[in-house]
Parts: sequence; structure tokens; C-alpha cells
Amino acid sequence: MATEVFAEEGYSGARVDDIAERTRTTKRMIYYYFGGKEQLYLAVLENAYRGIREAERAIDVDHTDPVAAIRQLAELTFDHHVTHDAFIRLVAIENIHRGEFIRRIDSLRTLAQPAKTLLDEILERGRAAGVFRTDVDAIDVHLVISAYCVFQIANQYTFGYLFDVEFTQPDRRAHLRSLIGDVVVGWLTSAVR
Amino acid sequence: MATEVFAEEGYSGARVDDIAERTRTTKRMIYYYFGGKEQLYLAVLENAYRGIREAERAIDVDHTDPVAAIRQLAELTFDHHVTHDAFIRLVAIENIHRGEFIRRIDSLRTLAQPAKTLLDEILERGRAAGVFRTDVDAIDVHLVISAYCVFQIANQYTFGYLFDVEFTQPDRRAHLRSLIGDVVVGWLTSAVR
DNA sequence: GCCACAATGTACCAGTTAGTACATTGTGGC
DNA sequence: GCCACAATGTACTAACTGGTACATTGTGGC
Repeated sequence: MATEVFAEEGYSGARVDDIAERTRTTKRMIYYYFGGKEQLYLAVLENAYRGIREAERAIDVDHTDPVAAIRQLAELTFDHHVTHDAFIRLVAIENIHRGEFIRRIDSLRTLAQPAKTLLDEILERGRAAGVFRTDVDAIDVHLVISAYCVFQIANQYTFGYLFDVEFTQPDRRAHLRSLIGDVVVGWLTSAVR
Repeated sequence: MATEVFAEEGYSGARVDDIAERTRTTKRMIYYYFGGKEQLYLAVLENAYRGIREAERAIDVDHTDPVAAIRQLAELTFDHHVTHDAFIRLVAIENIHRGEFIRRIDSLRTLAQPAKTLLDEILERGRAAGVFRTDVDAIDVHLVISAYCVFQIANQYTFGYLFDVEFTQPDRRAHLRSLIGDVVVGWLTSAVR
């Protein structure tokens, strides 16, 4: 699929002929239906984000206990990233291009809301129960969780090589998974200095 | 410089002619001294890592208080990443290539040690003082800090666009900077569940 | 001054690649 | 069966790009 080729090779590295061959169509068809390489990439990017947000909406955390809920959210987000590495590669590529393509896809902005709403709700419950610190908002938490989950996939090669960590080994992965839960719970339940 | 061109355009996106022009030499010279595009990229990568590790060694945290020390380390690492975004872009590119180039530069592995040693020492002091949790090692902490600091630069365009966050705005940056300190301190000083 | 060789300039090539012109084939409506 | 037009196949090109052949110039040693 075109997604894989772009995720694998980057925008300039991806070859339209290559994509045509792998999708068992012809380059002629790609130009007929998409218009050009750039539009194809835009379609791939939009499609990837749409798919990921769809999957994200399935993340349902229905604990009454906000501490358990936030831990579960962190760990499910972790799992989610592990199973969508092509998407993460695509996002990395898009950031190399300073987001010049994604900025042209207006429809994606609204897709980010569900994640934020769920977090808002958990945080609010935790604050009301007096177990969460009060100087943290949903974006902060989402940033911390995303950063960790994305990094652990996106930068596994350089970090793994330099610090001799095998990110894909099951034991290691289980450790990494519980780690982000510990980090977020420990942080949110600590006192405001 | 060649570093900038690779950081800006990626490996396949970078043009040898372009690099030649910007360095005010000729393509001929690049082939004469480096041998080819790939060797030039390897030299750029090695050079970038060497520079960053050099700068990292200057991060000196000499508090007796391990809590203050770890916060300072997190915040200095944050500053460090803010000022070295070309390096971060290069690392992102290298990870897109699954680290195939960096793996050929043996000399880089040993450079990662100082960061780990410093962390080991702070953690040890904190555990001895009974203020840090005991189920965390230096790599864990380094991973959490790196993930956050790298992400906040590397993914600023997509995350910023989707969640409407302006990462470069001074107020925002100050908030992000203290945030990683809060996260790490809150986490490390929390109880092991 | 001259030699050996390092450093550099010039012009080029062979392979690749996004994109297209043009011809041909399918197909749904009547 | 035939028309209009959508869908597809074929063959091409113009521009680019990494890499090189060959000629020329600088330079340190004697």
C-alpha cells in the first residue's frame, strides 16, 4: 500500500512507480485518481490519521477510580502505538517536513477532540476526589503520554543502539508499558510543590 | 552546512549539488574527500552526535539534594534539546532508516555513558535518602526525559497543529520546561504501588 | 626550475523519476 | 447496436541526480 511506501521511504524517497507496482495498478491510474504524488501523500496522511483516531475512540476507560483509569489510558495508548508503527513513521516524516502537508487537511483538527474530552473527565474526577494535583490539564497529560509512547517506537533504533536496549523484546516491552503508567500516576498523585 | 541540508531534506531528499553549493565547494570536492553521499551522511551523523554528547557533558548537576538535582537535570536536558533541533531532526531521519547508518559508527556507543553515570549517581543518592522509589533505573529515567524533550521538538508541528499548541511561544515553553521537572520529580518521589 | 602528486575545475554520462500525450478498451444509458 | 465518456494501457520526455573521466592548477621537496 501507498501508506507503507511513504512510511518506509519518506516523501522524496517514495517512488510513484514503486507504489503503482505494489498496489497492482499503474502509475497512470495514480495520476488519474489522485492527480499527483503530493495529492496521493495527502490522501495517505489523512487516511492514516482517520484510522488512528477511529482506533483511539475505541479506547474506553470506564473505571470509577480515576487513578486506575489514568493508568489504563496510558497503557492502552502504549499498546495502541506499538501496533501502529507505520502511522508513527508517517507522522515523523510529516514533522520532518514541518507539517506543511497536514496543515492543508482541515478535517483532521476536529478528530483530536475525543482524546482530550476523555482525559478532561478523568482529571476532573481525580481532582474532585482530591487524589490528583490541580496544576495539570488534559493537554499536559496527553503530551507526556504521547511523547513517551511515540518516542519508544519512533526512536527505538538510535536509542536502542546507543543504550543497548531491545525495545521489541517482550519482557522489555512489558516493563516499558508499566513504566508509563507509573510515571503518569506517580506524577498526577504527587503534591504540587 | 551538510548537516542542515540532511536535517532539512532527509537522506534521499538532500542533494549533493545543493550541499556543494551551500558549502561553497564543488560536488567534485565532496567526492574527493568523503567518497560519496553515504559517507558524507555518516560523517554528518557522527559529527552531530559527537557535538551533542560534548554539550551534554557540560550539563553539571551538583546539588546535594537529589530531588533538586533530578529536576535540574530534566530542565537542562529540555533546554539542550530546544537549542539543538537540527540534531533532533537528524536523529528522526536516522530512525526512519531504522538506524542502518548509525549502526556502522561504532565509536558512538561509548559516548552515551556520561549521561547514564550522572543519573545513576543521583538516583543512588535519592534512594539512600529514602526519597526516591526503588524500582527505577537510570535508563528508565533517561528514556522518560529524552522522550519528552525530543517529542516536544520533533513532533511540534503535527501535535501543535492538532491540539492547537504553540510550542515556541515563550510562556508555553516555560510551562513545558517546568512540566518535565514536575513529571520526573513527582514520579520518582511517589510510592511504589 | 622541475618533479611528483595532491587539490580542484569542467564537462559529461547513465540511470532514474515525476509527469504526460495519445491510443485503446470497457460500460451504462437508450 | 451505438454513443459518450470513464477507465486503462503504452510509450514517451524533460528534468534531475549521483557519480566520474579527464584536464588543469597548486605546492612542497630537492
